[in-house]
Amino acid sequence: MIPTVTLEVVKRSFDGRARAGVLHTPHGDIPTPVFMPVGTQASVKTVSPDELRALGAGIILGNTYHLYLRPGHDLIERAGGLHQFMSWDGAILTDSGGFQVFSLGPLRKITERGVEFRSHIDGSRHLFTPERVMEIQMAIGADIAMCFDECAPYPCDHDYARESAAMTARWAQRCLAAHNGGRQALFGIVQGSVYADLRRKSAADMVSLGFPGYGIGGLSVGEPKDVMYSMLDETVPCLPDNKPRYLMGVGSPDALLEGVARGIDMFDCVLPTRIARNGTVFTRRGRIIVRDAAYAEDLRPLDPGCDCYACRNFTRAYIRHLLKAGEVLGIRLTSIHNLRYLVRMMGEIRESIIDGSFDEYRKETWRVWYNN
RNA sequence: GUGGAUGUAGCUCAGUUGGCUAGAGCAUCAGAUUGUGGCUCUGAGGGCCGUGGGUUCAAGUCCCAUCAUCCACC
Repeated sequence: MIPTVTLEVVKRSFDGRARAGVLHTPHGDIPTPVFMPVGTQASVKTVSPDELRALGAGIILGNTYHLYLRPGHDLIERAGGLHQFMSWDGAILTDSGGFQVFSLGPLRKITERGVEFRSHIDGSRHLFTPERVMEIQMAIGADIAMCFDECAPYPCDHDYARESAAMTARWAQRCLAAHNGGRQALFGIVQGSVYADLRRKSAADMVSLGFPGYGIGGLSVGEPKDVMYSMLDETVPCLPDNKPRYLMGVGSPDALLEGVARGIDMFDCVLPTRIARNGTVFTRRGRIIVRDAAYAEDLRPLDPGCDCYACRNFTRAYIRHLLKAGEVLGIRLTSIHNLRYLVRMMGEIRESIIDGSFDEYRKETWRVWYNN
């Protein structure tokens, strides 16, 4: 079968690790590296589809766990699939629920068969097996589905991490067997916690199954950043050069830059929208908490030089006022800005790879974002 | 004018038969947030308890006076 989601590599950095490309999907071609805004419940919180388009997003995330519980994947299927249901004609990737299993903590029980858990909404009991999760994701109908995996906690001992990654590999086989292909691509997920040998083993296991793309999971769960970077150094070389690589759950500007430098093509993260709702925004000079009193009379845009809707039309003082007053427009503007910031940054990274200036771009940008 | 009620943090109020360094919510200030359990979490500052006397080992608490505000009655 011809894969419906493919990566075309356009240009590489001098060391050959970072790449600029195009991700071809049934819902459009997406320049990579790419940041994917998270729209857990069929909505990128506070931001409408036309606003997402305007700020340059080409692909967003949805979440199996949430959409299964509410409103139910069967309804989404009857509505014509998630694209139609939420009126988004760009590409969509659905996360499998593996991470929610991790974050649900004491509400779940993990066995070889799958994961038993209780709904955070009404406490009802449910069972997610790899087969069931494939059924749900096919009904939702995103362009890219993810394998059901176990995201090991951090810290986590070597024995647990080994067993967990091995089970994730067995689950990946079951996912593959249960997934009928069609227009939807299925990505595998590399696990292995913070152990180099397990990362390499997990990558090899996944690659042997021949997925059209690979997620790297289990990182950015509390480990130091240099540990995450060294895990990428171990993992990426084990993955096929012509397939997309997706670092799951990473979205701070410094980590995006370091991820791309190590060969990552795709990222997703709630960080930009979550910190936006709490009054923090990205700027070319680092993060600022625009909710702070220091900006009460600051009549400049959030980030001078930014071309987003918020920066073209409003001042820090006004947006701070909206945030303090609890006006919904405030968190909408900060959300739009932060998403635009990351989308634009990825565009700049891509351009720098293409014109050969990635190393300089990385150095300059790193100075701003190091430990920020 | 008479009778009553109330005065504690910026605001709204707790504060036991007097007994640790007078508390809470909101507000203010600062920080956190990384495959989202949607308005979260953590921390900080801020009070001569209306004022002045008295009783007592000890008073936000009891007594007296006084001021302010509110209510009722003349």
